[in-house]
Amino acid sequence: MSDQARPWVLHVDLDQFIAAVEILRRPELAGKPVIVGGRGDPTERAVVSTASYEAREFGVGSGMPLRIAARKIPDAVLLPVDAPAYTAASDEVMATLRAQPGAVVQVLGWDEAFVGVRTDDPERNARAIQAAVLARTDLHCSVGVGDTLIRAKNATDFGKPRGVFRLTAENWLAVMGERPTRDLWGVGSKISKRLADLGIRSVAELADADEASLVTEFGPKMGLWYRQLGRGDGTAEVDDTPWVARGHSRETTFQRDLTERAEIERAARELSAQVLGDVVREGRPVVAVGLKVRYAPFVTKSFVHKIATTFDRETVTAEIMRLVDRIEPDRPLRLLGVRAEMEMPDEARQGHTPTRGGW
DNA sequence: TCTGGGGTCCTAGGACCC
DNA sequence: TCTGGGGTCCTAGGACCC
Repeated sequence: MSDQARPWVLHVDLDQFIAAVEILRRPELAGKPVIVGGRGDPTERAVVSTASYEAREFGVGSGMPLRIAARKIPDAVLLPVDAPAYTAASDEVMATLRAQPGAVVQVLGWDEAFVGVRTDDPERNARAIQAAVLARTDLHCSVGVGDTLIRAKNATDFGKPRGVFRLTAENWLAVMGERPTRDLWGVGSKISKRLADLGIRSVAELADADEASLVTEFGPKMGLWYRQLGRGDGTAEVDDTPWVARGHSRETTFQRDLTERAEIERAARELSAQVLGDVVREGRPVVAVGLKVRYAPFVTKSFVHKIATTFDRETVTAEIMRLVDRIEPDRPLRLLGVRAEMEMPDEARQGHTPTRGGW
C-alpha cells in the first residue's frame, strides 16, 4: 500500500437480502415477484419484510401490510419469514467482510455493515468485497464509499443494485443538496415535517440552517445533530466493539383482539417466559421491566418500571404481572409487548445507530 | 380486517434533595 | 412572606432504524 493510503468508510448493503436468500434455495423463483412477510399468509395481520425487485415494480415494499401487497400482486409468491436462514446467511457475509485485509467491521443489521479500511483506492476495495461476498454466498451487494459514516451510508443508494458510489465532502452538496431531508439517515416523516415548518426542505437548506432555531425546536443534542447530518459530517471511525443489547423484548399482535382478562394474562406470561429466556442467555441481571400495549385501533401505551437488580425469574415475572394489572379492562387489546432491561457493562458501546447520540 | 417485531436514544416533566 | 436554582432519578412518550 502506498503512502497515500488514508482511511475510508465502506458501507456494504446486500441487495434485496431476504428475497435473495429465498431465491437462492428456490432458484425457480428467480425473476418472479417474491414477497416475504409474517407467516406468508395474506389473510393475517402482518407486514412485508422484503419484496424482490420484481415485486417492487408493482409498488410493494417493506412495511406494507401483507394483505395490501397480495392485493396488488395477486400471483406473487408469498413466503414466511425464516429468521434462522437469514441469520446464517448474514453470518457468512460478515465473516467474509472480516476476512478482508485490514478491515474493521461494524455490523448494522442482517444485511448491512460499515467496513473501515486504509487505502488509496477505495473503489478497488469495494469491488473486492463484492466479489468475495458473491463468491462465498452467491449474494450481491452494493457499496457506498465515503469519508464519513454518514456519507458512506448515503452513497450506497446511488450504487444500487450491485454498484459502487463515492460520496465525500467534495461532492456531497452537489449530489445530495437538492434532495429532501427525508433522504437522510435518521430523518423520518415526522422530523422532515417539523423541518419543513421551519422552512427547511432540502439537505442543502439543513446544512445551512440556523443552529439556534434547530436547537430551540429539537433540543441541544438533536438540533446540532440534524445540522451535521445535512452536511454529511461526522466521524469516519468504524467501531467494531461488540454490541451489547440493553434489553430484550417480545411482542405479539393478536390476530383477534383480546378482551378476556385470563387470555391477556396468559399471553403476558408467555411473552415473559420468552424474554426471560433471552435474558438468561445473556447472563446479566434485570434492572427494569416494561410493557407495551396497543388498544384497537391505534392507541399505544407503554410503561417501564425499575426494579431492584435481580437474576430471579419469579421476581421479574411478578413485576411484569404487576404492570399487566395496569392494562385497561374492557378495552380490546390488539398488541402486547413485554420487555426486560439488563445491567450494562461499563465498557459496552453506547448505541449502534448514528441517528441518536454517541456518534 | 390497514399497520410486524426487535431494537436504540432523546426529551420533557415531576419528584425529591440540598 | 416568598418561592431560588442546581442536580439526579424516574417514567411516559416520541421518533427512527432494519
